[in-house]
Amino acid sequence: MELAAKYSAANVEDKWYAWWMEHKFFHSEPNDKEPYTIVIPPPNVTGILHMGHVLNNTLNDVLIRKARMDGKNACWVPGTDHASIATENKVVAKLKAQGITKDDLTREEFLAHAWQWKEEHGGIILQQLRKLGCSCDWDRTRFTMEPALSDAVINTFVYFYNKGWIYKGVRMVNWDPEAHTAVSDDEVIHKDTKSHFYHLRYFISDGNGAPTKEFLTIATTRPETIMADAAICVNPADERYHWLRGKKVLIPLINREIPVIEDSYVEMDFGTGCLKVTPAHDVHDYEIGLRHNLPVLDIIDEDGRLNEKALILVGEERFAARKKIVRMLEEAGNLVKTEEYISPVGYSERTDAVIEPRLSAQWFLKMESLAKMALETVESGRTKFIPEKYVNTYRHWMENAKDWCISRQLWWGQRIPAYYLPNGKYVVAATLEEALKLAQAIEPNIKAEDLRQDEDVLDTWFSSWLWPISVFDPEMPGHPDHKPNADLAYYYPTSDLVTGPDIIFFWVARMIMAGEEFMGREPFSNVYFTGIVRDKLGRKMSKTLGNSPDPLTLIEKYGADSVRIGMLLCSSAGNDIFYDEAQIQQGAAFCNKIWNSYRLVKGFSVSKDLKAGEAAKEATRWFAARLSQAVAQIEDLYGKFRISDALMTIYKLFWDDYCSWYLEAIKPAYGQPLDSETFENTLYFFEALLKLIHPVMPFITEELWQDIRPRKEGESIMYALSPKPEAFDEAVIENFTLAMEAVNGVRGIRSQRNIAPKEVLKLKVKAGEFPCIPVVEKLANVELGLCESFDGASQGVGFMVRTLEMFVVLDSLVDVNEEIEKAQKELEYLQKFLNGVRAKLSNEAFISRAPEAVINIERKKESDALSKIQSIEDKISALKNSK
RNA sequence: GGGCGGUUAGCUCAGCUGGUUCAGAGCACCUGCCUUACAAGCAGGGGGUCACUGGUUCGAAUCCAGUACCGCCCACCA
Repeated sequence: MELAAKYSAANVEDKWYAWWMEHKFFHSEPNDKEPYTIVIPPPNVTGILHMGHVLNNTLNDVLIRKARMDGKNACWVPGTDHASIATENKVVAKLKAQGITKDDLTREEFLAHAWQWKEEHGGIILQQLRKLGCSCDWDRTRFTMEPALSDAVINTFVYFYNKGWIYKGVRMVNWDPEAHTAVSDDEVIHKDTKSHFYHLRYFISDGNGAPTKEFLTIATTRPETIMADAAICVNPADERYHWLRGKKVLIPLINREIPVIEDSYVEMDFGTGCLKVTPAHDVHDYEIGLRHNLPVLDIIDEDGRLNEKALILVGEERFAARKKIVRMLEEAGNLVKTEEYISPVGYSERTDAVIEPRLSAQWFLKMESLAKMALETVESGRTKFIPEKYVNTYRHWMENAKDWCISRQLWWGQRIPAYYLPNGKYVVAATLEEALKLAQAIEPNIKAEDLRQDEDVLDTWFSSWLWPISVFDPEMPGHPDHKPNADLAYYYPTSDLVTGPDIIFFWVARMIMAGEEFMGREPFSNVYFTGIVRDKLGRKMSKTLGNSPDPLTLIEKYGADSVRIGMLLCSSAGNDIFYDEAQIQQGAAFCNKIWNSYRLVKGFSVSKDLKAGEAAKEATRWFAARLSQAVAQIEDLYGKFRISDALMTIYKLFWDDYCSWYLEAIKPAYGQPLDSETFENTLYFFEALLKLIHPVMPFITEELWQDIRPRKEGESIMYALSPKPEAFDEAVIENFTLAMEAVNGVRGIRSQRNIAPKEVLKLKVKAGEFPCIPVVEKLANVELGLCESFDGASQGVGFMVRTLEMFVVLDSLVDVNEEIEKAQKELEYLQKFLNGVRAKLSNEAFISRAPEAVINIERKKESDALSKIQSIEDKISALKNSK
């Protein structure tokens, strides 16, 4: 292969991805190896790839590729989530654009549209993941609403119903009037919203429904709900209002009589201290209503419009009604004043509609036992959270978990398997046939067509919580006695889960619950929480801000490898990621570095007759040790999920150690060949490095690994075993490091004095021996001489490497006075340092209380400083004598 | 309002159960180099009172308390 001077990802990436697919390298089947399993956090079927996906899936892919190269049977199961609300919204929007409203369609017709939409768009994000290089087992691709997984969901529902944990109840729910569904508390976002605080006058009734002159004033933000008022409530301790005891007041405009009640929920110093109680339209009011047995009057319909029970403004939308009723109240003399007011208002996460607290019949799953179990899983460490801080958040939530409202008033999703008899009773069964049997036990003559299935579907999370189980064996959930199939038995529990902390409760906690309930154990060993990807100003990526780059454009521009490493370099666990395109440029620069180092290696002409030179031998010995050392560090970092640190270690190992030191040290003089032994070692090291980098940069590493030497048909770096930590000699590294410091010293002098690298210099080292002399001579371009003492110090520029004194011979260029001055400055510094150390050593308390080792370190510092001081003093006097 | 976490170089972060010559890394910056692998490069260099205040200790970036600011989660006074 002829290598271009610049690396071009475009020519490489698609080729290798296709090749990997062709050879089914991503596919896993149970075997006798240790499994390593990841299930993808299934992206919404409607989704397109954004930077958050890039980060998450790159991490997943790094872990899975690493495991594969560690010899494990790695399986990454991909798939998508049907995302009931989000998808239904998109389909509704699309139909709307065609002039069709949901009401025009039957359930079946609508679902046909939705499935069609899913077929058209559902695969997009999975295709995009291929561009990123994700090594998912595509043969195992799952969809949360495919028939088998839907069955699992239904079975699970029946299971919990029969267990008595699912119940139907009328509750105040968060109603999304736009999506026409209840949403869970977690899907409500509270935002401070500007509104008004209306002070309204309610007249006291004379007992016959006519107003007296007396009145009280309440303050409300929602005047359009006064027609649903059931009482006025004051705090029993509020003496201002004791005169109201036993009285009734009249609701303005409609003159309905309601009682005044007392409840300590009311804050005396907030508003007027009088609260209008509207049980149907406020959660707290509902609870007060329950306590005081108040009637519930629901005046807002599912569209957010006032209904006939409101008596006035019937059919008006709630916000329009608010404006109108304010005017009416003003005209009627009931409006005392209007204040500007900012208060938190709940918005639907999916549609951004203002949430309407609404009473409705919903299905609930009891959380108490499940939450307890799932908390124990994490507390016991069977599932670890990285970073650990999320355990606190998790605990707090689990200890306060409310029952889970699992019904949604939508069509796109798994329909609740409850079947109503004409008499209003219902039965729960997985199929109509079974439901019929149950129904006939109640009413023997009933027929299938008499049964009416519940209209609602289940919350999306009620299917995705089964994901780590159902992707392998959809028969399992709902049937804990079922014998797990071979896949589930082998792959469960999965190994690691990578996801965002925003779905810790929606998804992670619930997967743990389902795992414990159906499998009797945790669904994964580790959960690695990524941060949120933000722009470099710290703002969340969003469509409206336009600060969210399109990952595919970036991949096209820089290559997937660059995008992957660019994202990872700056992402420590749990911290938000401040995305900057410069990071990806850094990734691209690294690709280019790898590429060019390969060009150098590949370009060596090799001679079998040559023996390895001394410098090459030393460099080889050193790099072998250094590699082992780094591999051990990298393994350790991976084990702690410190991915970006592991990466940086590899990055520096390659760039600094391999390229800047090793290759420069073995590089033959221009036009000269390299001995074959060194060449082979160089290739060996290069391959080891490629293997270390492969999990992060799969494409370029495959490209070069394939080129470096002939490979067998179907052999891929993907399955090459990654370098394992081996024992190494610390002294080898230590010695070479000393040599490096000497080289750096000389280079520093060259740089300060503008001496060309080409000019050969003489380096004197005051020592009996010095390691790696050939390396120093080659890389610093010096002739190195050892000597016991310096006589002609005036002819050189000195520097220290640890306690060794060195100097570069520079007869013509030395300014003696300048050298003396420099030496004196250094002497001063050392004196101060020495004084500090001695102060410590002469401190009785220190000597008596500090551990021996620490004291010894201080003694060593003292003696080192003394010897350095001695050297410098000698040097200064030599310099002075030479004047 | 309750809880959790943070504050270390211009930026992003590492510094684990106090003690190596401990104040670090990458990027950015400055200087000099197109030295035949790479200017997406090479070599050299500058830069931080570790948020603040007090305490514990022989010794504090590290432990404790308080203050300020930032972030996240939960709740939501109508």
